[in-house]
Amino acid sequence: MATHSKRTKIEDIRRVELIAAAHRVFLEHGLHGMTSARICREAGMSPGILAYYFKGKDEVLFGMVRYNNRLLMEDVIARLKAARTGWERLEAIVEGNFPASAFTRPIANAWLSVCAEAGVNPQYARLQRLFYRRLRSNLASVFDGAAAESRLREASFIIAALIDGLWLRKAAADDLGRDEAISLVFSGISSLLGDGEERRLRHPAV
Amino acid sequence: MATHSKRTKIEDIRRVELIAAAHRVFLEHGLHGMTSARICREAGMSPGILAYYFKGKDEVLFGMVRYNNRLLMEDVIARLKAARTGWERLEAIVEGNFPASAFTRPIANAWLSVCAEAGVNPQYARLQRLFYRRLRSNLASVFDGAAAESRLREASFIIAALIDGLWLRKAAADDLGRDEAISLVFSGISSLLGDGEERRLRHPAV
DNA sequence: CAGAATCTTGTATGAGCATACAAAATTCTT
DNA sequence: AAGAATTTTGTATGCTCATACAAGATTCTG
Repeated sequence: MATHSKRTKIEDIRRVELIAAAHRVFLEHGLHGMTSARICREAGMSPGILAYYFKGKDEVLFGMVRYNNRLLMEDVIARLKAARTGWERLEAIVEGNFPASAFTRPIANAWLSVCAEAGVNPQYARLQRLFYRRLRSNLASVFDGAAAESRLREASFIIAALIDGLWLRKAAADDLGRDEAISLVFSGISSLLGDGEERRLRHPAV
Repeated sequence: MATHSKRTKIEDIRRVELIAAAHRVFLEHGLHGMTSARICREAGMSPGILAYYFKGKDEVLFGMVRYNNRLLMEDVIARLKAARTGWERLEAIVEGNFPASAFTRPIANAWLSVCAEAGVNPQYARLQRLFYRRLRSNLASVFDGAAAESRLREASFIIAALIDGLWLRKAAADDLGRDEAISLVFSGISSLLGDGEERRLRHPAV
C-alpha cells in the first residue's frame, strides 16, 4: 500500500530514538535505574509511548544492548581492517575494549549491571556469550601465528579475563585511567608471550 | 536488669539465623532475588519477623555481606599464618580467592550482583573497597620481597584484576573449573615474575 | 497460676514499576 | 476541508516488594 513506506519510516525513527534514549539512561543510571518512564522522558516523549512501539520493556532493552555492542564493535572492526601487523591488530582489539572517553565509572557500572542481569535472564546471557566469543576469537586469531599452540588458549583466556577485571576494578575503585589500563594489558601480554613471539607479532606479515 | 542477658541471647540467635538464611538465599538467588519474604521462609519464620529484629532490609544485607567476607577471610588468614615460604603465602591468597566448592556459577553471579549494586549504593561501595584493599595489600606484601619495586604495583594490580576477571567469566560462561582458574592465575604470576623472582619466593625465608 | 514481658504471626499499607487503554492530537487521503 | 488512519498523551490497573502494626502465642516472674 502507499502508506507503507511512510509508516515504516516514522516507526523506525521512533524506535531508534527510544533505543538511543534508553542507551543514554542506561549509561547514566545502570540497568536497574533504566525505567520505562525515564526512557520516555529522556526521549522527550510521553510515558505511554513505549508500549506503542515496543511489545514490552525487554524489547527496548535487547535493542539497546545490541545498539551498544554495535557501537563498540564498529570501532574494533575498522581498526582491525587497517592493521598491517599482528601487533597492530592486537592494539585494535585491546584499545577497542577501552573505548576512548568511555572508560568511566558510570559506564563500567552500567556494563557490570548487564553482566549481573545476565546471570538471571537467559536472553541476556545469550547476548553476553556472543560478545565474549567474539573477543576471545579475535584475540586467539592474533596469537595464532605467534604463540605455541598450547599457550594459545591459555593466553587469550588470561588476557580476556584481565580486561574484564580492569573494568570491574574501574567500577569498584575508579583508581586507574584508560591509558594505565591499556598499558597494564600490554604489560600482561608481553609477559605471557616470549620475546620471540612478541617480535614475530611486530613483523608486518599479518 | 535480670532479663537482659536472656533477651540479648535470643536476639543474637535470631539475628544470626536470619543473616545466615539471607546468605543462603543470596548465594542461590543473587542480590535481586533476596527478598524479605524469601529470607524469612528460608529461616523457617514468619514474614514479619525481619522488622522485629532489624531496622530494615539494609541492615540484614550489610550483616550478610560482612558475614560472607568474614567466612572468606578466615580461610585466607588461617592459611597465611601456616605458610612458611612466600610462595605458600601466595597460594593461600590465590586459593582463598577461589574457595573450594564455591567456584560456582550461582555464587559468581551473586558476587557480581553485589559489585553492580556497589555502583549505586555508597554503603556497598565502602564494603567492597575494604575487601579489595585487603586483597591487594596481601598480594603486594608477598611480592614485596621478591619483585622489583617498579613491578610491584603493576603485578599486584594485574593479578587482582585477573582473579576478578576469572570470576566474571565463571558467571558469564561457566566454562572453567576451580583448578583451571587457579592454574591460570599462577600461570599469569609466573609470567609476570622473572625466574629469579619466582625462585626467591619459593625459598623458605618469608 | 496470673499477669507481664517478650516473641511471633499474619495481614494491611503504600511505594515503585510495567503495561494496557481510552481519548486527544496530528497527519494523511481524496 | 471532511473523514480516516496514525501517532501521542495521560492515566488506570495490577503486580511485587518493604515495612508497619495489631493481635495471638510463648516464656518469664512473683
